[in-house]
Amino acid sequence: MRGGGAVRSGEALAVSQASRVSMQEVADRAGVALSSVSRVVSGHRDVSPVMRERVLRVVADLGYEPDILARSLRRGQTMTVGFVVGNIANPLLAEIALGAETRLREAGYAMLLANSMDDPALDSAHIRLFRQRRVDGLLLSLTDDRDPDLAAELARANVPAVLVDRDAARYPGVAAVLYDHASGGERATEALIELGHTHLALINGPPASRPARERASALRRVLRRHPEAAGLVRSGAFSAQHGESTMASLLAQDNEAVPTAVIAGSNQILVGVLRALRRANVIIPKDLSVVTCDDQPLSELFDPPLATISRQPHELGEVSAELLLEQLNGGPARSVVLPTSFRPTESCAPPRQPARRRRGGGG
Amino acid sequence: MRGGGAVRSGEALAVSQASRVSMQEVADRAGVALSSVSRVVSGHRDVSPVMRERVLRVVADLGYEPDILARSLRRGQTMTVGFVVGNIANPLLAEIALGAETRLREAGYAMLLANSMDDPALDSAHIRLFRQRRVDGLLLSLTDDRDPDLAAELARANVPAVLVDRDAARYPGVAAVLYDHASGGERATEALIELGHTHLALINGPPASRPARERASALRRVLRRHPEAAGLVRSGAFSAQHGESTMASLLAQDNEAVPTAVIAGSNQILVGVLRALRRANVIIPKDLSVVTCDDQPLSELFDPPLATISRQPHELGEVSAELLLEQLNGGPARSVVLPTSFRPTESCAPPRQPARRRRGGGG
DNA sequence: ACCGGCGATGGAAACGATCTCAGGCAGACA
DNA sequence: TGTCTGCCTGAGATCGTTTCCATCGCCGGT
Repeated sequence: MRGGGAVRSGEALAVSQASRVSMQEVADRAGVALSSVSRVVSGHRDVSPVMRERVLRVVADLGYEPDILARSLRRGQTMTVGFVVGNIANPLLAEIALGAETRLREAGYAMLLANSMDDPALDSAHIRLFRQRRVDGLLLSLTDDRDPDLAAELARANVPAVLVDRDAARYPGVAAVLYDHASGGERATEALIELGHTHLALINGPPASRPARERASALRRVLRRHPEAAGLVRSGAFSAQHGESTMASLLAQDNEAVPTAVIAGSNQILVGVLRALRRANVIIPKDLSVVTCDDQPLSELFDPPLATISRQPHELGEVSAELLLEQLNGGPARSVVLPTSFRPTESCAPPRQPARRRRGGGG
Repeated sequence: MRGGGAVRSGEALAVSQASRVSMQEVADRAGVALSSVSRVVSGHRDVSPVMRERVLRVVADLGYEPDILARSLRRGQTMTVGFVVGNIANPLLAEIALGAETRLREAGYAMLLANSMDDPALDSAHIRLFRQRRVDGLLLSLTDDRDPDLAAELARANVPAVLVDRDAARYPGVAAVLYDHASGGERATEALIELGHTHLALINGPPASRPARERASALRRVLRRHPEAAGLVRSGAFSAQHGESTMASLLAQDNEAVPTAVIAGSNQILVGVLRALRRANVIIPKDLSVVTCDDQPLSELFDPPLATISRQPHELGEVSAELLLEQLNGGPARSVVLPTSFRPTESCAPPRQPARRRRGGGG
């Protein structure tokens, strides 16, 4: 019975029979020592041309492939990097992951991916697991960059790490790639004030996240320079729900307190904000000016296109990988700051008058 | 000099000194055999309570952690799964990856991620690399599910694999999770025809991709039942550029040939389509009815909200992982089909008259 | 002709775990 | 009290590499 099936292609035979061929088998078949095969395969040291060819022929014949696991154990490096990410379904993080993975692969590294679902405990757990898997380095987009447990886990890992748009202050010797959220945020705030807005609102992410912190302080800094304007910051999750409920509550205030311009701290938040606006029949930019933060190619598709505090996530990923590679090659933990910019559009306009809708057609 | 720095926390001392402690050291320190430590740590067999406690105490003292690499080498399984994905920046794939990673992690597996950038050669390369890394299983969202090289690579890998929304016909013994794109596609097509549309267009992805193939045949099937209507399919990349140029060329036709309803084969394509429409001052749904395919939470934010042929990518990811786990646990390669649905909105309306714009304010 | 040096090769010890196998010791039963 | 059974424990082989070390042959120098 066994082996009775029709064999479609001849060459596949040898391969499909042997489930896995080891270096020893290659050595035996070639009549050389195991160590010589290793030297040829890993191209490490002086090997005579005749030996090289002899071994390579058998390698090809048997379809030998090195076992990276065994190699890693012996060499003490796995050529693997762990990426801990809040939620890969976040388009921004996905783009970062893409940039990083691409660069790491070029350098011969593979990337382990773990989602921590915005749970700091999972962040720590993943770092621990990655450590046990002996990753050579870590890329971390942490939920809370001030978590002390995490600092301990990270220190124990004792491998190079790069924080991705997270504050590295608590993690000595750890590199970071940071966006200069302040510059984009300040420019956006100033643009709105120049348009005449005096009631600004920032519907923000959680203070545990650096981007949220930076944007909030940028807003406050600008407002301090402009006593004629006032602004408020509403912190919460990077979620549509936070955006929606916060926007709704802002609209439900006394007329003169309703902001005339709002900055959404992420695309997720934006989604909620837009939902609330639609329900309340608020028209952009007639009734409210809107700025969003994540630069998705989608923002230009709205009508009007949305003004955006933008960044290049793909570049962020690449730079993160680059910094990690530098450390993996023995370099120091260098940090980098990438710029953000403000792209104004017709979604921002001068305020017409203190809002006076909110009992419109909606629910 | 060395060690002269202030030590912040006492307990961190022991840990940070020893870069890595092995099972042998635990055994020595506990005065027991290496194999006994192994039994305790892996909780494998009968160990006396006194032995257990003695070992665990030393484990805690030294901060011992098992080396998964060595364990994998010995056990012959790495508890690692490789996920080959076209482009993780595609929100649909990211959501799938999230679902899969979550489920796999629950089962103790880690996930290696590789982007093949819509290049079949990279698909093969990644499978080969994953094989050398001895992954226990593969999740594959292939660029071209009809690539023969790939079938060979896959056969050599000799591990369970699950195709993610890709045709498994060429890969004997490989499981697949498939969307029933036909049902959603047919329902959408029928809905448009019922509204009175007779000129339909499907701006589609590449025929190498199963979803694109399925939707095209669904459209054709429905048209065959409705001789009064005609439709055309334009294949191309899943890209905004394809969507934009194709939509523009459709609009540039003779008036009576311009479709009155268009289905975008992906969100990327939709982006291009909307760009072209805006440039040509085409109003949805007055001038053109639009349906899109990927179910992003964003579609509801357009004005009007876009009708969608929708699916649950998170569920797809979970199910893919589940099927892979079944095989990893010795089960058969089972395949599953998930439903798709059509969600109509005001972006679809009866056609007013053969299009008569196209010299509007645009470019 | 002898010896030092060098390049290529083979043998064997790691890397850090798992797991089989054999032996020791205690309890039970006759 | 002797023997058998059965649970624990320890020793050692093993997974597939890399890499150190010793060896061997060859060449040039004197």
